[in-house]
Amino acid sequence: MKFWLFKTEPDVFSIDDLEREKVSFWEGVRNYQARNYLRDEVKLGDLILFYHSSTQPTGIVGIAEVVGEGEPDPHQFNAKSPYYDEKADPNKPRWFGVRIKLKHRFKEILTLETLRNEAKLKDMLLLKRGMRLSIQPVSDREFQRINELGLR
DNA sequence: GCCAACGTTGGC
DNA sequence: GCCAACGTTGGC
Repeated sequence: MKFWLFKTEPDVFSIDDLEREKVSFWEGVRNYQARNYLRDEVKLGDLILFYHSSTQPTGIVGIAEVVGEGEPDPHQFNAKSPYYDEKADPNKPRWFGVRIKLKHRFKEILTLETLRNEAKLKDMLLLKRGMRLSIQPVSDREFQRINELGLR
């Protein structure tokens, strides 16, 4: 089993939305590195740190679980969608998403500041300068530590 | 709203 | 294939 961190702007899609929808399709990723993870590496049962970005404060708000592996993101073919990609070919889809569901919420947001102050997390990708990838791999140890912090 | 850092595009 | 120009991300 692998671990991931998914970033989302809560104004667009928040953990409240995730809780309400039961199962959600992770749509709209338009970056090739993130696409490769979604298409090839995110597998059933993998666990996800759910991260709220561009909000106050930013941080991890809970854990989600992968319930459906990579499939083409239908929005790429919809001219009315903000995620439309005119170069996407239905016979050779360019963008992919996965299905996820909420596993549990943290008692309170684990802020970016808290994460930065954790010695055990100093090598986390998220904390690296200039890191803006929206789908990031997370190590087993990092995940376990964050889950501990989130549940206490 | 600023702007550093990064990704993508397209002319050559 | 290089790289300048442009667009986006996302913390602050």
